[in-house]
Amino acid sequence: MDTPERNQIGTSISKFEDSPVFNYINSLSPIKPVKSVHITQTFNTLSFPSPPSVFTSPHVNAHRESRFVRRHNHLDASKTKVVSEDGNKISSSEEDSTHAYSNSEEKQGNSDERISVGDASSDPSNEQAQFIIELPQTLKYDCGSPSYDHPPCSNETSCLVELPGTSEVVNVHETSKIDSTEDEASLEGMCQIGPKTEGTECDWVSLMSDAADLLIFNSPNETEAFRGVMQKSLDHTVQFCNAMSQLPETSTNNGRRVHIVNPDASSSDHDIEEIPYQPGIDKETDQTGENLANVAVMPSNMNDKMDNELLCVTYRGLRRRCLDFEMAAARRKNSDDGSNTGSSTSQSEERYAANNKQLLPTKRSGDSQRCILPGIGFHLNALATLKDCKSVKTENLSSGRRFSLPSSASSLQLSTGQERPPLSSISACAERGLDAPDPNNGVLQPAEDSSEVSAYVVNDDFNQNSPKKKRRKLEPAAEGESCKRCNCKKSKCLKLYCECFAAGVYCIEPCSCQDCFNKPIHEDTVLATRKQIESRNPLAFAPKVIRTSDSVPEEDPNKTPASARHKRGCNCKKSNCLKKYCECYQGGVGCSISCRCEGCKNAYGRKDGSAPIEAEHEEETEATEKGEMERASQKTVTQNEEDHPDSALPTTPLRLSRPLIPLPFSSKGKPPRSSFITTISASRLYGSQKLGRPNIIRSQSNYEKPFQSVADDEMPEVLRGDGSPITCMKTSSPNGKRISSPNCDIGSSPARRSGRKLILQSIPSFPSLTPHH
DNA sequence: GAGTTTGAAACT
DNA sequence: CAGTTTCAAACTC
Repeated sequence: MDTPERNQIGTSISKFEDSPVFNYINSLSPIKPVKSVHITQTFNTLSFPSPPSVFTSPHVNAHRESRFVRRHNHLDASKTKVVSEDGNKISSSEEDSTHAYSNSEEKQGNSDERISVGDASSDPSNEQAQFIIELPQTLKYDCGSPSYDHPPCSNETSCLVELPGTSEVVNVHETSKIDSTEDEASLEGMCQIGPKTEGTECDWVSLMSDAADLLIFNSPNETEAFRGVMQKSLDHTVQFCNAMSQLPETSTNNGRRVHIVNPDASSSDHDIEEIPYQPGIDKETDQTGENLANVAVMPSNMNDKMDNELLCVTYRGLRRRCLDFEMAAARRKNSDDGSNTGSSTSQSEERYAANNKQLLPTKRSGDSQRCILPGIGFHLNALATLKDCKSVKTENLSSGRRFSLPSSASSLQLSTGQERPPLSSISACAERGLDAPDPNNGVLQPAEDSSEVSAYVVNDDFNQNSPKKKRRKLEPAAEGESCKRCNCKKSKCLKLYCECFAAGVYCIEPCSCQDCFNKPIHEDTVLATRKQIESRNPLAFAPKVIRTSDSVPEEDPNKTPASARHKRGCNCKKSNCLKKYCECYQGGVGCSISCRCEGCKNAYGRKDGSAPIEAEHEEETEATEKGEMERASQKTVTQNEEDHPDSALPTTPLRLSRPLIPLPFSSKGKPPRSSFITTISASRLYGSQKLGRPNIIRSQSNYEKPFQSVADDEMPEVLRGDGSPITCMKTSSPNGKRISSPNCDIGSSPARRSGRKLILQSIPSFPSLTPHH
């Protein structure tokens, strides 16, 4: 779009735009105007819950379209029109991949501009490959994008193509359908669904992400390879699903994988929930491969209960809910940033109002604000989620507020890099936010970044689709676990005491709060309060549990402590860190040096570093003593860590979102140190895989996984600079022209290149990429 | 469901 | 920065 985003994207985009190829393409695609429309709608959709799918964010839509379009383009010229601009890119490599690309249009325009990407291009046509790459990214984003409303399809093809009745979907739909029919093969390839998926249903999310990846491959060879990989991944996913099914939570042990959705797609309400990471599962996944992309697990029961609830298992247990928040933030940001936002935001707000809980609306005013909003809640949520995680599954199913975004998938990847949080923890809060009646609300603003958008979109879509879900959720949630509900009586839900507020979500019906100001109606108040709190402590809304570098998955309880830690550490004196009073325990992480707890017996890891569970008995007393001892000695260390921790700490969503804007770190505050060890890789992954803004993704991932450390500002910046996914997203934005952000896609920006490479590296699981190379 | 315990958040 | 108060979740009965 013309939006600032582009500007951000950088010259590269402009180059592309300027490039004759672009012009040519644009001229070719009649769709553009439509896109613009979509875009606006999309934003709206973000803000508006009602016609979720329809309003998918422009970006998303575009992306979707692009995907579908691509095919269409290839397949049908007319259809391609629909895709239009995007369509240019559209030529999806995947499918027909090569064939499609063969399409004159794309090739024509694109080829010229394309920069050889290193990727997978085993293919002779580097140009195409590049091109493809871009597309895929866009697609990915798209997938993640709101456009994603698409209800999960029972059928692979359907998944891709069919969307819920929503109007937005419609566009995609048509195109997609066409594609699907025509390009089923391609779709299959994307989904890999094919035969493999037992359920036949594929995880749309995974599919999306995968598809995106697939798209990347222009060459047939790549495509095939990719498919192979995908299949493998599917297998893994299946295993994963099985594991998931085993999980008690998933009552549905049937666990069928996948997909999302409910056929009821008509209901449009699809809530995707992320399944909290579970150790057992993790192991499998780990073993199998990191690659396990996102899998949505639908318990059969769940299906019955919920129309559309999905459990999206993100790659590494990343939580999508977080993402949602992020997305919401992103949305907000977008709204703020984007011209689009204006209407959308208002709409979104309205939604919020309508919905009980929503993500807190970020102020649109500044980027900073935007940034802020997003990040904040997550962390807390994460913690909360941990608590609720188990419940979450069910809840999610029911409520469906949460959405797993494709983007999230990307995030997942990122997370994967980081590793799953030991605990399944998914931020319940985030969920909540999602759960909140109007997921859409959360979305508020159109995301500037396509990635964000996508995420939002997804949420939105789901949300939008699922006002019902929300309600549903609420119900289930109400059951107990549901996402957090607060019971504030004196704080007016404007303090961190309030879980909802802390999580960055509005209070909703299930809440038993009194005199609650944490509602859309009081948005201003909420925002102001947040600012105040942040001014006091920039990390106030940051995730409490940070995943340190490579924490080993839950598998090693011992390791756990190291892997994930509570940012500030607990201060337990009587609970011995064995109850939820302890934030560390609650977060499923071991206590660390930074903890000032007494008699630490944290099952996840003692402050001492002693083995978690077992040793505890012995040392209880010791622990206390040692604890003190350690304290003294450690304090020094702790402080250091604390300071550092931030670095290690997952960047708050804010950061992520805000990177541009320097947060005002309160004197106290530790300036957020953004960078985390793992971060980089994650960001890379993220960026590489999915256009979605790395930031968001990260944040999501982080959120999803409380444990994960998120790369903060640095990563995003890097990405940005390089053509961070975000930029890409932006480029992809509504205009669609940008879809392939030149920067992103094209090797022109090292970042992109790196991005892909990163992806490959980071995500071992995606074999597809590597093979080609 | 009411009451108690607990520790974070907020305040001084 | 430390101490105290406030608060709401977690927990118990």
